[in-house]
Amino acid sequence: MTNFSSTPDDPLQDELEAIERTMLQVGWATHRQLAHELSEFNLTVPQYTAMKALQNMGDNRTMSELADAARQISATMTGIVDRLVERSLLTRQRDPADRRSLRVSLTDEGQQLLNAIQQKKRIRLRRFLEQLTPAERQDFIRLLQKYLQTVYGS
Amino acid sequence: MTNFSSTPDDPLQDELEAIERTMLQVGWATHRQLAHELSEFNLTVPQYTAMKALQNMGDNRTMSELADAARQISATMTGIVDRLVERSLLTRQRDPADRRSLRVSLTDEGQQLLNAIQQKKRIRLRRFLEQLTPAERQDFIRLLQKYLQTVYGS
DNA sequence: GAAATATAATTAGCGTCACTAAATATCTAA
DNA sequence: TTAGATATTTAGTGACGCTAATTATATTTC
Repeated sequence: MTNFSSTPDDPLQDELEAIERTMLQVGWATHRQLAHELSEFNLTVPQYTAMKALQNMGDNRTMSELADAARQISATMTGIVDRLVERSLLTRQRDPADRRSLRVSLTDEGQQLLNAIQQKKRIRLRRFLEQLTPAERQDFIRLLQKYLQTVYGS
Repeated sequence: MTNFSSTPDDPLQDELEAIERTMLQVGWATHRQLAHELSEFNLTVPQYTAMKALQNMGDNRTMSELADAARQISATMTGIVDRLVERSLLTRQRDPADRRSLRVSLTDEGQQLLNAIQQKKRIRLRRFLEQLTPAERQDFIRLLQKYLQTVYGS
């Protein structure tokens, strides 16, 4: 039932369990903490994720592109963008070249909101980074990116 | 507006941005991927998180303890546990010693479901671990735990 | 170029979260 | 024993996140 130690035929067993448990906690804690911090700005996590995805990709993306980047299906993204457009954080307009598509962009107001949020989030993160050596910081970034790529292929 | 390099008075600037961006992606990707994997078992992420929290803490916890561990408020946990009890994955019964409290436990069926999910999730994670050296694996676990503790205090 | 097919996005409808405020039951202390 | 504290649930609201169906526009095929 419970595993008390590595089995001879699987030396990774303990590490697998440790990473699994820790990543679940990191993922969930990050999610909940982020939701809490964003509530001050009246933003939800999916809304923020969509805005950040747009920021990373650059403006003028179709709904499909945005949905893919934010790991959503279009139907869900419609509602998320609806609410952000309503608040003037995004714009959404027909693409003249293909009138089926809609092009989404961050407004200045949206950009400013992202900047304000970034400021706030940094304080906590800085405390963490300051505890690490420069080599550890580099390792951490590298390992996280490798994790992202290997485990989720992105 | 955008930062192109470290400013002299803030050597952590670039690393802050890299970790911030990567952790957001890791957190969100983990969340969405987990939701996807769990859908096969008809479980949601909050439901799974609650079950894992209970597994980590051990059985016979109060709703408040469970809510704290799963980073929820009681009102939300009520609904989550409702649905898990409905499916016989958890039990919830009055504490005779303090009849205000309810004690929650995993059923055998719940335990088995967690095991089945674990099996599935491991495949992907193993591929990642195999790419790392033993030292890197240890570092990664250690850094993640430090991150969790420093950034979210848990 | 008209009909059939494909693509982009939205709408409708349902279940689950996540929150706040209020209610209920039980316990503890003055 | 009554006043306050604690554990939990209920009610009500908004946002996801999904599937299936719909609308509008492009593209392909005969």
